Amino acid sequence: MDILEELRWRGLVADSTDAAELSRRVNAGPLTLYCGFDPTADSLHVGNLVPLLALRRFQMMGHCPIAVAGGATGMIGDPSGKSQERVLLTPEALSHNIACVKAQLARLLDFEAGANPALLLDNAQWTASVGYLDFLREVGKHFSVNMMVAKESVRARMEDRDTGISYTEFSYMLLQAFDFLVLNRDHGCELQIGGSDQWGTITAGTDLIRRKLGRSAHGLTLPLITNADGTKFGKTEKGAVWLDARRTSPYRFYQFWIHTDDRDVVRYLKFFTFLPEDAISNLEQQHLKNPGARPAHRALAAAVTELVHGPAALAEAMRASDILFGGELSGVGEATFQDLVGEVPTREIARTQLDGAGLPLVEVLVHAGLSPSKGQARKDIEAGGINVNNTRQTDTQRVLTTADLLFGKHLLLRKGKRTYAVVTAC
RNA sequence: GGGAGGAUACCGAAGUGGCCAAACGGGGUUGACUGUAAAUCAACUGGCUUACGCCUUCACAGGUUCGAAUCCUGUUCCUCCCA
Repeated sequence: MDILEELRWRGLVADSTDAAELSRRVNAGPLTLYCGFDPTADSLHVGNLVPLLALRRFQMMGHCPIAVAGGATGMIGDPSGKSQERVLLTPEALSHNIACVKAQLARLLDFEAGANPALLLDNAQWTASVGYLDFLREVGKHFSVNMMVAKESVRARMEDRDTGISYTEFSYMLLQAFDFLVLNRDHGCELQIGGSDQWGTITAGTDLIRRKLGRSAHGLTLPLITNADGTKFGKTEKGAVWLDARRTSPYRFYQFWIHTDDRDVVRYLKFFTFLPEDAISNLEQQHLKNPGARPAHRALAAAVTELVHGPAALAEAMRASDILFGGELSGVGEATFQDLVGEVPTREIARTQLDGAGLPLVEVLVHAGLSPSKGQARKDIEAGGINVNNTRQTDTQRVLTTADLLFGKHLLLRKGKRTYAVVTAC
């Protein structure tokens, strides 16, 4: 099975340039391919995982991946799939973001692979020094505005008269095409991959290469990941799910995958793990036989968490999850409980506040971040959604004292079925 | 430059002097049922308060009135039509 067949059975091919020709090329020997990642934030999120893992999949089949951090394109803003003109990042924010994103890219690709090590580049390297006039003469001349306007990413914005599109974002396509040209020329890069919203800019690149260098290059897009219920993939109530542990803890990350809709879980195993076809269909069978045990969910969560955060963090996330969702909490000892501290969102509180009269539960809930305000905390209690040490609280007047501390030290708070927080007295 | 219409809570959208913290729908939170799933049903969904109630909100600033999201004046922004 070649890489294209591999991607195809996983459902990871949205579109590609001449499929027969591309397939001939991948079978002819290792090829170099690239994918760009724009530093719009100081961390990648789960959505970025799809193209990033695709690079890795190519690498595993012997091809050479290049991850490009968009130091240059990030200064412009990609209009694809955006309905609003973007606010430009400050140069400081941008360089901070690039450094962080680079570190994340570096963790998920193999730079030591003997014959086909991955490469990490920043497109500012070859773009920053090019003068405006040179760029217009060398690159701009090869683009027809008529063709650019016809591309979906631009057209959508042109049709929306409220927002429109700035000349800056309009130029994005040229910059990305220029990237592909440079990579093709200097690194023999023959293929660009990206999300399906990148189709227009990718083909702009292959066109430019044909015109400038007289060679053919390839493009392949990956599908947009959709949730079965129609919501946006990778978003929770608390916002995006990030790869950075400081933004999304490994425990939360693991839980995110555990919560996958049944209807999505097999697709996501294909999208987000390296598990082979038979392992996935085996999990699918198990899942269909006994969905309540959620074997597929567990495998998905474990695989992705390990990939992103490593085996140690995965073990901790699983241990915390087992303690909280594994059944009776009453038998949990102090040492086990200690595993939860820091995994589950944890806040500290001065022990003296619990002495004597104690502290109203509503205030503790706000402090722990489970309720946004005391009024809401009260409503949460009235709705029966608040548990302290796994006991439902029904009294909005409830006051917590040192007597409520587990092991003389911790409070285990829960809102709803699965949102936990620990408050530690010190 | 002229004319018409519009701006309401997280989003969409009612409301045209008191019964408006503001209908309804979506979203969100919680509960029941379950499997940390989905679907369904129910409650809640500006802040403070045990509650009576109080406070802040209907683009912004003033005004009329016992009383304004609703009327008047000015300002900002948007849409449409004419030039």
